[in-house]
Amino acid sequence: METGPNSGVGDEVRADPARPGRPRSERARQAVLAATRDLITDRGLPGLTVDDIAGRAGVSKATIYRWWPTKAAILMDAFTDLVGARMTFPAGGDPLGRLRDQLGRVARLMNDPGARRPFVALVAASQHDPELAAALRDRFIATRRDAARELVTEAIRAGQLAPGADPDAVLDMLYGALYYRLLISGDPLTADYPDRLVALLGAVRTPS
Amino acid sequence: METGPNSGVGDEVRADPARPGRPRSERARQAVLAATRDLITDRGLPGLTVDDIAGRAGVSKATIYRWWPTKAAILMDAFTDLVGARMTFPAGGDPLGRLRDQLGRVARLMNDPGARRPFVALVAASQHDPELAAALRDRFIATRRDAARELVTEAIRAGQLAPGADPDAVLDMLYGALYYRLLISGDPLTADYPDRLVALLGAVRTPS
Amino acid sequence: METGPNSGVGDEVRADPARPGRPRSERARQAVLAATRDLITDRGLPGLTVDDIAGRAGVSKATIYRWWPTKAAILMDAFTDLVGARMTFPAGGDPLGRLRDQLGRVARLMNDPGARRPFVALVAASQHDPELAAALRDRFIATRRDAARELVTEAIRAGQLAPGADPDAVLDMLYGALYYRLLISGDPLTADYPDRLVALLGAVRTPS
Amino acid sequence: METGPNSGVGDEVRADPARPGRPRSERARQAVLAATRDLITDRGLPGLTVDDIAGRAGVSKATIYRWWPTKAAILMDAFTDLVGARMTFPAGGDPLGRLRDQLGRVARLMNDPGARRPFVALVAASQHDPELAAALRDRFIATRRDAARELVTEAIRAGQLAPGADPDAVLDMLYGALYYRLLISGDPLTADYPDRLVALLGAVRTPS
DNA sequence: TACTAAGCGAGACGGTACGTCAGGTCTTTCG
DNA sequence: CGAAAGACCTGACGTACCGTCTCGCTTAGTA
Repeated sequence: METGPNSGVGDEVRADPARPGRPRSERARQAVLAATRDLITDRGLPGLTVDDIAGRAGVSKATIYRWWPTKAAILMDAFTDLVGARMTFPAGGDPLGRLRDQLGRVARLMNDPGARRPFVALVAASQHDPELAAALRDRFIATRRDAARELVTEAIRAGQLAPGADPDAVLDMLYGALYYRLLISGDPLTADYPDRLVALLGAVRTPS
Repeated sequence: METGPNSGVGDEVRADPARPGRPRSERARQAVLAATRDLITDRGLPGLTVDDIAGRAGVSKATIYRWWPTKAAILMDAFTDLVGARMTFPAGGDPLGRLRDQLGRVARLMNDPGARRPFVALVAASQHDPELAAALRDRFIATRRDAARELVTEAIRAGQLAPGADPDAVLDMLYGALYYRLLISGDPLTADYPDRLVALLGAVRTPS
Repeated sequence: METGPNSGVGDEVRADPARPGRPRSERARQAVLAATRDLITDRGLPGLTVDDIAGRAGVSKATIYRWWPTKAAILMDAFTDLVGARMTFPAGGDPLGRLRDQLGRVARLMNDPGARRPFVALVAASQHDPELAAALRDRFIATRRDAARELVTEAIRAGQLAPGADPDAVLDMLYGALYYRLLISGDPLTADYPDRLVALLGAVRTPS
Repeated sequence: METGPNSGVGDEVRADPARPGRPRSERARQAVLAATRDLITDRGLPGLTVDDIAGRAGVSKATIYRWWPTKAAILMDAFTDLVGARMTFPAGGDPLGRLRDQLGRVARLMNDPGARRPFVALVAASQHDPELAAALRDRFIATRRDAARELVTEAIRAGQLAPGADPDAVLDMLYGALYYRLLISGDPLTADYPDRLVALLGAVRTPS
């Protein structure tokens, strides 16, 4: 998904070499992202209009369309900006414990309305927008998933999980359960829910 | 969700008592649902227009709006009509085997484009449409889920699953894994995938 | 210029055979034309916006664009509606007198702000819009011009104008003088101005 | 109309004493006027964009707006630059002959696309731009018109025109005929057309 | 040799109007 | 009285130009 030159987190495309012309307004960029976060509701992407974003941000529609190709791209950036920092991976402890911590972070994210609303909107929109789906995977899911797979492998090696377990299937089940509650059942993601999931899996033993 | 008088599967609301006036055209109803199934694509609900449905069905928009309140309701009916029959619950065998069979049916449904496209569109749309979300749960998910919970309980009783397991968490993980692949990762739902999931869980034993 | 089905004066395209569907709203049509006449100013066509017309007429833009392809077409219809009636050709009298009367009518039209403003706007716009130019000629100028040419020919036959005079050049000069004051010099078109023009030409005699 | 400091023909505002700062770029000025002449088409002023002028001239929009307040002012300068020289008034001969020569020059101007296009665009734009209208009269029409009025007066004195003729009405008719063909009828301005106009008027005699 | 002043190209900015599109509602006529 | 046809209002869309604004660079006169 093309989300604009400066859309990423740490990639300042034209920080350096003093290109000619008026530089991009960081103020405008931030105002657009903030307005988007303010305006996203449970109505999702369709309930968000570019005109409203422009109006609240004090920015012209032309400026928005200059830097973001679609509403979804704006929301993607707004979400990434918001979430990026707080989703660093947990450090110490045994593999399964760290995996549980990571699940807990994701669950807390899904519980915070400020994050849940844009996230759900993005997941919903990505169902009919392949570019957005790819961007969501690349910029939010993939890295965490890769790290988590590493933890599962370690856990297997450490005997915390059954030796023959398929790490991807394990992760599908753990994260899938969270997404299932978020998107399908609407059941609450209580604080102990990640623990219960991991406990269920951690108990796996190949029958002797 | 209000999906119109005749929205259900077998409920002909005014079959009988010869009310005055021209009766509702069953032909029109079928044409609308067929057109909807034909026109739904990976572009989802936003890629489906009522005008197009009306045009392809040879039906006027007014007729559509007389019987369905929204596009989503039409698609809901179209999907229910399509799926209802083939999702009867499997009968014989041990509890875990029957659960695996049921997972397999859901996975096959998710693999068939004719069913996957409307289903994904409905799930996506239900993220910002509480009525649709409720309708989807009531008419597609809940009954199957209840039956599945019964199977899990039986499996625990039968010693196929750990005694302390939380049936809801178990189901969240199993179905969640399917939904995760369908909606998030896009990884294929191979024929053996349900087996692998159940195997992973079936191996659960409380550590002695 | 395509100015919409019912754009002409007396051509009711679909008055007759009871076509299916909701009939075109005559109320909307009149409201658009009236709003256009109200909103046209000395700022010309660029000073007139379709949004404003829609707003004042209580009509949607979509409806406007359904029936008129451009702003100019709307104004053309508004002008034709307004002017059509009052520009019937004068009847009795000698040829030169009737020509003078006709010039007088045109001059009065050019003096009436309600007519002058749309007319000047149309002439200006027609300079960079060939379709509009053709429509203006066909629907406002041509018929009158043909009748006037007939009068000049009669006047020549009657000895009121020089035998060798080129009728087209004569008309170019008479009408051209009016347009010159309207468009170029801005000098007033006084009531006696047409008389003075005709007098000047009526005095033409080939030198004996 | 305010057409910028150096917009006129002979008024070099800052010819004088070496003001501080970088002097205005004559290259830029010429490039803008040339680009404007190149880009003006039968689409008129609305078909000409400042961005395009800037692009083709290799000049920034800011520079353009520093020296010209509007598109029309640019075109006005471009036209004046182009036409100024070749429209000097004819010298020798009898008054009516010189008037005919002058009409011929104007007609040739109106036939040359390079001049006609900007001229028509200016006349059209001046219909809803009073400043432009005034500038057009002052800088292109007035002087010629004054000289022509002098010729008509001479012609009357010399017996080439009727003694009682109103010079202004005569000029309105002669020039009006040219403008009528240019702006309204679109009929060609043939080489002999001015002759025919003058002949028609030159034949005027008060009936004995 | 600096320093100051203004013009310059590049290009982003806020704003306004454009013409289009889909959603729902309505008003006809026909069956 | 249901249904097809199709016109209607609403509101958001994405685009195009406008005229303004920052940049950093260039080109002169002045110190």
